[in-house]
Amino acid sequence: MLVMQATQKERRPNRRGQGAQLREEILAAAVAIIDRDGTHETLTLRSIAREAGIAAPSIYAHFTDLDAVLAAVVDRFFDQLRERTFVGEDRPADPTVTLVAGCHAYASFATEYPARYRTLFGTVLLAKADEPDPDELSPGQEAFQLLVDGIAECAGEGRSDSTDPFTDAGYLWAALHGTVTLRVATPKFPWPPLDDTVDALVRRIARLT
Amino acid sequence: MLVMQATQKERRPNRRGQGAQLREEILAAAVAIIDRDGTHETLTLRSIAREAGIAAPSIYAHFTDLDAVLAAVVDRFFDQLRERTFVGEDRPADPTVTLVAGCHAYASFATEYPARYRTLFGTVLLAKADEPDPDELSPGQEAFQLLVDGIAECAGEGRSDSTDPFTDAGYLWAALHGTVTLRVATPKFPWPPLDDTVDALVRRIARLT
DNA sequence: TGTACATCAGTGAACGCGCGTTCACTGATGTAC
DNA sequence: TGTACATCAGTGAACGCGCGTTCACTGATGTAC
Repeated sequence: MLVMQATQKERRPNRRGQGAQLREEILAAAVAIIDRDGTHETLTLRSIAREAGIAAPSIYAHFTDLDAVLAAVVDRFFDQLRERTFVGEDRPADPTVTLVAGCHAYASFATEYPARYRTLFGTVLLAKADEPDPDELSPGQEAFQLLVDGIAECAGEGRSDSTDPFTDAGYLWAALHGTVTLRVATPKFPWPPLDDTVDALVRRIARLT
Repeated sequence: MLVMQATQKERRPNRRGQGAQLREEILAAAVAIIDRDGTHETLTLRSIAREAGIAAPSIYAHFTDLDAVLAAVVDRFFDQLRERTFVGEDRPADPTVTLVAGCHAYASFATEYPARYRTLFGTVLLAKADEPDPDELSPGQEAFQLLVDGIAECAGEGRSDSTDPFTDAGYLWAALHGTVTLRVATPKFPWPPLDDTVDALVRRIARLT
C-alpha cells in the first residue's frame, strides 16, 4: 500500500495585514490546475486548496465560492489576451501588416494556452443568474473591435475589398476561433502549419488585395 | 418542504429474450440528458438511470461503464451527422451547389443540436488509454473528405481557384467549426445570419468563382 | 520595560450530498418432465 | 395438464470517495496600558 506523502513545504500564515496575499496564491493555484488539466471544468475548491497548500475553508476569506474564483481567473485571462493583441502607438505604416499581426497574436495565445482560451470562449460562462451587466458586451469584444478597425482601415486605404468590415470581422473571428479550437480537439488530424492557416484565412476573409 | 415525487410511470421488465431493448433506452436517456444540459460533461450513470426509469446497476448489463455509454452515443451522433451531410446519387450538375449545400448541412446539424456537435468536436474525447485504432482516422473525417472532393471538383471544372483542395478544405472545416461553436459560446454577440456566414466562408475560403 | 488582550490568518473536524460500483436478492417467465 | 425449476431482467442496500460548506478553534502578532 502506497501512502501519499504530503511533501508540501510548510506554509506559514502571512504577516498581519498581508492576508490579501493569499488571494493571489489562490488564483495562481487555480491557473496552474487549469493549465495542467487542460480545462477549467475539473476545478474544485478542494483541488485549489491542495495546490495552494492551504485548507479548503481558507478560500472563503477571499472568494464567496468557486464561481467567484473562476470569474477572477477569467478576468485575468482576458487581460492576458488583451495584452497579447494590443497594438502600441508605433504601428507599422501598412495596415494589412497590423491586421495580420493581430490575428497571429490571437491565434498564438490560444495555441500556447489552450486551456485558458477554452476557459474564455469554450463554453457560455455568462449564464450565471446574478449577471450584473445586461447589455455590456464581453471583454473579448474589445479584441474584436481591433479586427473591425483593422479591416476598415485596410479597406479605406484600398488594401481590402471589404464593403462591411463589421460583418467580415465576425467571419474572421469565427474562423480563427475554429482554427485554434479544432486543432486542439483533433490532434491526430494533419493540420497545415498554424501561421499559414492564419495568413490564408485573414487574407481571404478580410479580402486583402 | 417540497418533496420530489417520482411520477415515473412504473416500468415493467422487458420480456424474456428482449433484455437488449434496455440498451436502446439507456442510449436514448443519455441523448435526452445531453440535449437538455447542452453538454455531455454532466452525464452520470445515475442521471441516465433516473432518466430511463431504472436502477443504476442495471446499466452494467449493457455497458461496462459511463465511457462505454458515451462512446455508443458518439457513434450515434456521427451517424446522424453523416446522414445529414451525405449527398445522394442524383447530385446537382453544378459542383459548387453540392459543396455549398454540404457546408450548410454541416452547420445546420451543429446549430440544431449544439450539444451533440459539442460532444463530437468540443473536446478531445479520443485520449482514452484503450484506444484500439492507432492510425485509423476519426469518423468525422469521412465528412471532411466530402469537403476535399467538393473543392477538387469545383477546381477541376474551373469553378474554384483552389490549387490545394486538401489544405483549403482544412481551412474551411475550421472556419465552419468556429462559426457554429462561437455562436453558441457568445449568444449576446450580434452575429449575422448563419446562412450568410456559411455562404461567405465557403465562397471565399474555397475560392469559388 | 513588561504584560494582558484584541485581532488577524488560517485550520481540523464534521455534515450531507451525489457519485461509481459491489453484492446478494427478487420476481416473472419459459421449459422439461 | 400440472408442476418443479432454471433462467432472465432487473433491484435495493451498502460501500468508500471527493465534493462544498459550517463551525468552533488555534496560534502568532501587534497594541494599549
